[in-house]
Amino acid sequence: MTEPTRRDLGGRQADRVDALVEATIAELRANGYDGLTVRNVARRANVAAATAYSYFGSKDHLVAEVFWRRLAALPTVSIDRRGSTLTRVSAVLRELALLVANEPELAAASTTAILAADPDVQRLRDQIGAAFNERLVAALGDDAEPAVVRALNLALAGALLQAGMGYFSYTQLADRMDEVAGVLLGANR
Amino acid sequence: MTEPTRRDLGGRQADRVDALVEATIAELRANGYDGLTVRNVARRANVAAATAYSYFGSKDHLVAEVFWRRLAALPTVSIDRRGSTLTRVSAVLRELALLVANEPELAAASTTAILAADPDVQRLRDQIGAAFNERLVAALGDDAEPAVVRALNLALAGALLQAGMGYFSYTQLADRMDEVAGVLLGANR
DNA sequence: CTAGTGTCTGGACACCTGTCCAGCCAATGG
DNA sequence: CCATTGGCTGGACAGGTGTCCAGACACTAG
Repeated sequence: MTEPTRRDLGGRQADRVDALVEATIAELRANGYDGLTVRNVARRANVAAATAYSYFGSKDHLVAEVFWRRLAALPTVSIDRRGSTLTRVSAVLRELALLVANEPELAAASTTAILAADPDVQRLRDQIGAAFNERLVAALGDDAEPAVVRALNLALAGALLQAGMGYFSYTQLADRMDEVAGVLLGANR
Repeated sequence: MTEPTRRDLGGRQADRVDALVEATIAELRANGYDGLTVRNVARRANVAAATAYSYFGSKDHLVAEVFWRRLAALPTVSIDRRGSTLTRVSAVLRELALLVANEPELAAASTTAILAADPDVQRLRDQIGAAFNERLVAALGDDAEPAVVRALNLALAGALLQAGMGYFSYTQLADRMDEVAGVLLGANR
């Protein structure tokens, strides 16, 4: 295999990828998004720059991967049938909102990174969007109105964006989304 | 005045700024966002790179300015009291959605540019957000529920984002926002 | 033990970015 | 008519980005 392909982790190369991801988090905490450089991350992970680039094509790819891993690590939505739909949706939204809430640097970086044009990032973005949608649908139940699902997805995207831009905190984000869910679900139920 | 200040257009320097803005549009049409460079725009506008930089600190600033000018050029919302609230909101949303709809390059570029960290862009972003909100409020009327206004703003931000990312076209965007507005306004009226 | 294979390294590369500054030029005011 | 002044020029600058490659290295198989 001449080309590293950057996708299927060979197994023991996963270690290198893990090291890079860890180093990204450390670097973000230490120097923030602006100070983040593929080369810096590589150095911190004791890896040559060229090697890092063979796994991650850009700093945004690194950060997006961090976010994706956190999201993927979330446990599956538990469908607590006793609570109301709104309660479940609230819980899911809160969970998503707080993924990066207590690490401001990471939060801001994620927002920016996920929007990058880089095709590697685009792949992750699609995955992230799908995961968001999946969790929303799980919370809403099978009988959810498609229009409500779409509206919630849009609002969530908008809210994450605005939080990332600093218009409000990620904690407030959760409250805002609660409000949106309340209005939307109050509508047809 | 030693520092150009980049803000108040002296009057006859506005011509240079205009030339740069025009050149940005032309350059976008010709070479797309990737090909866009402050230096390229400067060349096209027959201006030295250093001069261009004295007015616009980054390519994103250029593009954001283009978007802002379009938005600012929109006529004020006419409050047609005969139509329903939903009709008015729909009209406003459609107007905003279609600002850049027929120029794909510009649309994609705007989305990316407006999200940039550049402080000059941030200023414009705030203005743009305010203008969006203002138009929504005007369409909704004074008695609008604040929660609904916030929800619409979030959804609009999310929709513009997703359209910019290529998940759907700006024309579809208008339809999606209609749907959201329908659900939200159907709720408490 | 040795050959083979695939990965990692370090350094060079071309290109882009935003900033700086000495000198030029055109308009204004005396 | 000159002197002054402020903006513009063009070219150089230090940094950063992503790519490339020849050679070093470490496993694995024979």
